[in-house]
Amino acid sequence: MRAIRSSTRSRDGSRPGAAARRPKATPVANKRNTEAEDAPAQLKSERSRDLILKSAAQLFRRQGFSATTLRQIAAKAKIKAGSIYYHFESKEEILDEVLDRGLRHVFESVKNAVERAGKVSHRRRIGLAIEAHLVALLETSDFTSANIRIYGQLPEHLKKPHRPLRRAYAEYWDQLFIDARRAGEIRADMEVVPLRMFVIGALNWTIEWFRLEDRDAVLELAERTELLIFEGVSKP
Amino acid sequence: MRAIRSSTRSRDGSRPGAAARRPKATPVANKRNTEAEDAPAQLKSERSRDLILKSAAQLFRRQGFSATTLRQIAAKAKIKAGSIYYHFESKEEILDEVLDRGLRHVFESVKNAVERAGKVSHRRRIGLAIEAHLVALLETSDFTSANIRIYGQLPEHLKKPHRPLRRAYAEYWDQLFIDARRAGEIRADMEVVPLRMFVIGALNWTIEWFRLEDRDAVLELAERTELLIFEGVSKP
Amino acid sequence: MRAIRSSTRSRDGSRPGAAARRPKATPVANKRNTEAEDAPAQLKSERSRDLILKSAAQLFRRQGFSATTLRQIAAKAKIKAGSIYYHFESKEEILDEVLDRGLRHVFESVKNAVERAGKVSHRRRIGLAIEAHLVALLETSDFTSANIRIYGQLPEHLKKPHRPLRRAYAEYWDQLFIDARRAGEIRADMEVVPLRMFVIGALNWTIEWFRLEDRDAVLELAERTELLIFEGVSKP
Amino acid sequence: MRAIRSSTRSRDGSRPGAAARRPKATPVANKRNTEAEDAPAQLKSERSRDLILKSAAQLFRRQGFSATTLRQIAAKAKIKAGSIYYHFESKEEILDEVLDRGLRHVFESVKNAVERAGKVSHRRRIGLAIEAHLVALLETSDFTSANIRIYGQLPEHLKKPHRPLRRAYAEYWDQLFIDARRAGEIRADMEVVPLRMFVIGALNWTIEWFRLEDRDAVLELAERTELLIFEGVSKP
DNA sequence: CATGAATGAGTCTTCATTCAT
DNA sequence: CATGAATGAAGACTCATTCAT
Repeated sequence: MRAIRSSTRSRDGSRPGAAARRPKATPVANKRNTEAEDAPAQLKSERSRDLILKSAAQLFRRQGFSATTLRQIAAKAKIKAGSIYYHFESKEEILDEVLDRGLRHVFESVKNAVERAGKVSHRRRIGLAIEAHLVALLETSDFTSANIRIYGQLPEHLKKPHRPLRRAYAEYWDQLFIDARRAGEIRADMEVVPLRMFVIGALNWTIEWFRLEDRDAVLELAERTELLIFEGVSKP
Repeated sequence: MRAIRSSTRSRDGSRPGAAARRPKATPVANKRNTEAEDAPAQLKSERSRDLILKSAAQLFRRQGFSATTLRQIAAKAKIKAGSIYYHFESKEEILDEVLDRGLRHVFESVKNAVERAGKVSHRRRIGLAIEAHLVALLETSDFTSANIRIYGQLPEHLKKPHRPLRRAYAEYWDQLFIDARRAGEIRADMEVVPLRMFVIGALNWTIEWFRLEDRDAVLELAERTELLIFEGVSKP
Repeated sequence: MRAIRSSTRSRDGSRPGAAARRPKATPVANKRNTEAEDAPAQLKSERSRDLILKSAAQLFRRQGFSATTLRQIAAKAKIKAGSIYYHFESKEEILDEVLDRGLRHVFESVKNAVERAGKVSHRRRIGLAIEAHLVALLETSDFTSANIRIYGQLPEHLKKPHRPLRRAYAEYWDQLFIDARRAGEIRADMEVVPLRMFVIGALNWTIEWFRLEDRDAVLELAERTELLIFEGVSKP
Repeated sequence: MRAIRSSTRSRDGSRPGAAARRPKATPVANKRNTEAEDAPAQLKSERSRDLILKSAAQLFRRQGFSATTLRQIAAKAKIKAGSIYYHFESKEEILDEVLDRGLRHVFESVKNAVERAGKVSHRRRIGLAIEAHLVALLETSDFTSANIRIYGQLPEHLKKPHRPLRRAYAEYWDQLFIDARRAGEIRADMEVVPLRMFVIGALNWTIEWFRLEDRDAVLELAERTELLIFEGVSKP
């Protein structure tokens, strides 16, 4: 599996230290989990950064980008607003990284789930993708849910750097469907792009209403969704 | 068909004229179109108000509520920012009315479409509802699309007044599905609430990607969606 | 008795009609009552003007000049804010006339009371002046109370035109005291200016606490005040 | 002597630091002077806060509350308008504290003066109270003069939190008079409340005309006032 | 005479950002 | 690394004022 590269624009430090020094766009392919990076030997700096990002993600997700203030983020991260600027150059940089992590996280999750499955039916592969997408969105990552929820309302210049990765993710799904169709598991007359829109749309919208209760709720939702997508609602 | 009542909180005019005077919650049941109110004898004031609302809806939809400034709204309505306050008491009041009009518009549209159909299969009824919802969302109403898109990120106190109408709309859909299931056109084991979530979710998400090109695009999308929902993607 | 001339600066109409046409600074010497000018044959215009002024006076008195908006004044006068400009050129012009009427009213009242008394002791004359001042302030004139209350906080350019009349009023009181002292009814070592400040101060401050209840309350207050001023609080 | 407690409503810091941190209602009983707090080790923040308050007090006093803009206050304190919000949550909060300090200052001054005097005649005690009140008002405290001058024109909700302390101050004076009357130094038929109104009114009104020139002017004024109140103006 | 509708200058307030400590 | 203190640009909102009708 290829590592997913960060799509974020590079910023060369106008600030002395900060931006330049830290290794922002580490390829994360070999990391098990993108988020729970409580590696024991993590620098204090690194921990603060992460906390800021996580706080930001939660707030962005709930309130949107522009309704979220740096003071809110700082409060949630238990620091003072000014301190954020040691770790980030601007609010937009935080957004950038939140978006990036978010998409990379689902992408990785889905890819991993599918690839780990090995030789299975295409429907099964798609089912796993659905599940992984939903889990990322609803259970494991505030980054992913923030991304999904706020991306559409951002101004062009903030969306732009994330297009390539988004495109790649879309194509990954398209490929799943193409493969399934070629194998005859999906009707031949089904166009892939609208299908992907429909499926991902139904998945993404869950953010708006789904409230995580017990562990299995997401899995059940995933199963239900797969069934719906493949069989439809009609009496068989 | 009963008119849909405005769910919005009433505001008693502390403002000069406007707020108090205009008949905000007019039942719109008998109007063909809620929005293109180019009634000939419309007061100047009424026209400004509408223009402001329409401008606001477009901007809210594109950028979200908090990223939209009154100056932007005013510019789009070709007036000065201060003048908005002749017609509205606050930015929130504008939001309120945008949300209200938006939901009432889809609701009316869907209801009308279904009721106009008369005696048809339940699948057909649902198909018509899907079409009406999509048309309202993607073609006819910036209010509806604004509502759908921004509602989820609003703070509690702004969402609250719109709950009842939202609930009513949800229940209307539920009833469509319940009827269809009772009639055997939908599988008996299909639970209605998740189904509605799934369907409306898929529809609503179209906002995020669908770009209106030609007249028929939405109708085609609607048809495709109906097929998908009823038959699923599997080879028959 | 000489009529008291308006001290207000004249404004030559930059506006077409309004300011120029109406007889603003009518000497009021021969009118019985400066305020209850409900003369039967009063023009509608004249009535509106008066109503605006009276409304303004009440509001100025209660809230001060700058906290009072033209819309509040208009509302109280049961017209719309824009209409005020038919009668006045600016908020300041209203203020000007309120102040002027207010001071002229007390001045007239006091003068009348004293002069009407004819040949009486100086103490009696001063007592009558006290009573008249208090009645004007607390009972009959919102103009007077507005004047007393807000004058001190106005910017220079608004106070200036009223200085002469204020000075004249002060001198009138001074004369009362001088006469009384010359006649031996006031101690010879008593300086007149501080005395006048003291007396008028005590009277004016009643605005801050006195709430008119029954008809006689003011008269009783006046009597008490006279006693206090002449005899002091000591045991005789 | 008991410290005078702040009557001001408490504000729990929604603001960053300031509001929450500072010990607003410090009992000041043992401080010599409430205002000239040039304590050597004062924090920068504390100094700014004080400067803002002092500037505000001066402007409020001269122009009233609503005519005073934050920009004016800021300019006088040599900062930018926005910076005020680091120290205060709103213009009203500034007012609140100005009023509070103002009243506490006179109250303390008067109390101290009277209590320091020890065993003296009641007339002497009242004389000292008069002097202390006048000194606070005219010489030492912009807070006190601001309070006295603007309180009456404030809207209810701004006056309300200060009622208890005002009441307490009034009662303190009442007690002085009651004691004097009981001791026979004031005529038995003299009612206390109107007397207090009269005396305090005469004192407070000095704000409107007294201009501090030399050091002794206030003391002389106080003496004169005491004489007037006790002996009246009549020939002995 | 009066009003409806609008304007622009100014108000309080917020917020991302800076920087000395 | 972090904070306290401040800034300036911008935001929502107010208000005296204008003027066509």
